[in-house]
Amino acid sequence: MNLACIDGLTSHLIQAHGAADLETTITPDLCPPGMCGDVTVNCFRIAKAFGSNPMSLAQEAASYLDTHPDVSQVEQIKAFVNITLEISALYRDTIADMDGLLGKASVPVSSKKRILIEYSAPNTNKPQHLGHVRNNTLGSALCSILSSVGHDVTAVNLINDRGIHICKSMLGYQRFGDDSSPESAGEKGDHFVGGFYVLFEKEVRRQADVLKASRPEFKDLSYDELFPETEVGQSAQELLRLWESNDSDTRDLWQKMNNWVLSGFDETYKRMGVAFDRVYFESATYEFGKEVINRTLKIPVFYRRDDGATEIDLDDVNLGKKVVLRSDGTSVYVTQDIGTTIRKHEDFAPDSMIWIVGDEQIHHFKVLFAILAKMGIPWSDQLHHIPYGMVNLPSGRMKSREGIVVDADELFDEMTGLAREATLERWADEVPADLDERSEIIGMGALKFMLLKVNPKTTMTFDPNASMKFEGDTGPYVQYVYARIASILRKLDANVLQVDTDWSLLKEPEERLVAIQCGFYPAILLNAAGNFDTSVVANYLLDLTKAFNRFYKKHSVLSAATNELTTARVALCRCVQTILREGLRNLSIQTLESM
RNA sequence: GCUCCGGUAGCUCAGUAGGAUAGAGCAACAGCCUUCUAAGCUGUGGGUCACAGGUUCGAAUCCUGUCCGGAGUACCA
Repeated sequence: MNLACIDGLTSHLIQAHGAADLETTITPDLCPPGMCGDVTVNCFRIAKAFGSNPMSLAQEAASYLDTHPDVSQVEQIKAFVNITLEISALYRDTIADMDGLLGKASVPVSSKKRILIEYSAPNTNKPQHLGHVRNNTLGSALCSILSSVGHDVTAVNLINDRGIHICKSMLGYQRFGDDSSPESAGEKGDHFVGGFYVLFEKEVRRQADVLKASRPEFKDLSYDELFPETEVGQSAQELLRLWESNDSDTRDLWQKMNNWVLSGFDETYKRMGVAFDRVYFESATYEFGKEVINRTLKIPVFYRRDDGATEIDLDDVNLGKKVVLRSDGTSVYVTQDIGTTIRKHEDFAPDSMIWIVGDEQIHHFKVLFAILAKMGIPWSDQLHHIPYGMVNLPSGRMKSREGIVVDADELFDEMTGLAREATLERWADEVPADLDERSEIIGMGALKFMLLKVNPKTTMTFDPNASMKFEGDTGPYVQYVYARIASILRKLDANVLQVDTDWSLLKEPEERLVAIQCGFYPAILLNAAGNFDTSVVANYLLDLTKAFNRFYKKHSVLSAATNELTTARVALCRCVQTILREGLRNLSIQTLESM
């Protein structure tokens, strides 16, 4: 928030105390409820920068502000200085210039970066579940936020379309598919294929149980450990060998099934409003890493072990030793990522690269970045893993292989179905023509908001029965305020509007608070972008909407005492609407004119 | 074993450059629709901020230890 009186205070204090830390900017906070003031300056926080003690600095600040023309009242409590602004200054420095306000939600030109952001990265052996939804939602929201503050953002997806897990669903289809297709089964492609993955896993367990019963040495082994011993397990590995040797039947089946899955993903992405600038396929990129290592082998960071494996020593950064090529010369996971990282950099030459991947891979990315650094990649310090926590169910974590998952598409249907019911209930007499679209925007908005308002790094619990609410701290609550304002604007008789907005008529505390809240928007957005944290935006929007609802309840816009007052309140409403639209858009949530 | 992350109201979560009486929603209870959409507003109750020490004028926040939970620690991805 850029208040002239705070700017004045800053330069006054710098002048009085000589060279203060130039990084120091005094950022006012919202004055807590119960305290007298619009904003507050915490002198505990800034005292050190001015080489002064908090109390005397607060006194100094208070006496400066007391004489400032923008300040009508100052209250000093301990080292807090609570400021009540002159009404002209309050609106002048917040919402009177909306273009200026929104313009502050931007990083300096010198800090603008070309950012490559990779997210989603699904496997093509099963449909997406709630965990992927969190990833997709975070990814698209962070893309919006980062580009909104001025960065040049490129979104990429890396489809994991090869490997043993893909062969599992392929083998499942070969065994149980009976030449069916998504069309013949009347099923979405990714669900169709995922069904065979589950059937395969069931078969593994069945065969493993037989082994356990007949062979005492297998009795205490887990299903994972027994996998290579089962007939289907061995067949899946054989299928992988066939795939790698380019066996045409295997490749045909693989291509056919992947296409089914990808067309299913297209629908899911479309419904979420997720789009990528570029899609990479692991089947096409997984050999890059091997080439890079072989090329780099002369650099002493990689060395051949006695058993033939190629390794790198990361002991000095506490990451131990890491094999990058197996003794048979094939590459491991991190090797593939080395290759795709370099390839992505060649393709886009970004200043910075970001991966949105679950927190279980924190270690993997530390290793990846450390290897790239050791290889002497000059941009290796511009790589960031944005980890996010898992989404658990009240019963514990989701288990794809056992089918204990919250399916993305089903969840979308449930959310939008509930939104539809709620809409019909409200509009019983006149069913809106755009019912489907409304239900979609409200239901998806509720889901996305629920995921985004939680700090990304928090492991969260999703209770299907309790989470699907449209009241309280939810997306629809925010959307509702937008729609309420839209409704006011529809009913507004344009003839009552005055030519000029006289902001100083907005004297009510509820009006002042709304304006102050609006003023915080740029700082919030920059904070979210700087910390890759969507939750600050979501929680801010809730604060703003709560402030607006209190105003709305207490004061009428259309029936205000004078046309001048209506004009000013309409202007206030429009500002709120703009920020809500911008804020929600940055969370990839749409708004509605009526709901 | 080692490493990382977490433990805040009955539930789900905010709150870390140390700062004013620890916040919100849900759930519970009590009010508010002849007035711009009640997906709303107002109020009540509900807390040893896991535990124990330490640093500090001041700690949910920083340090140490303990307990509990999760993840990682592959020539898996």
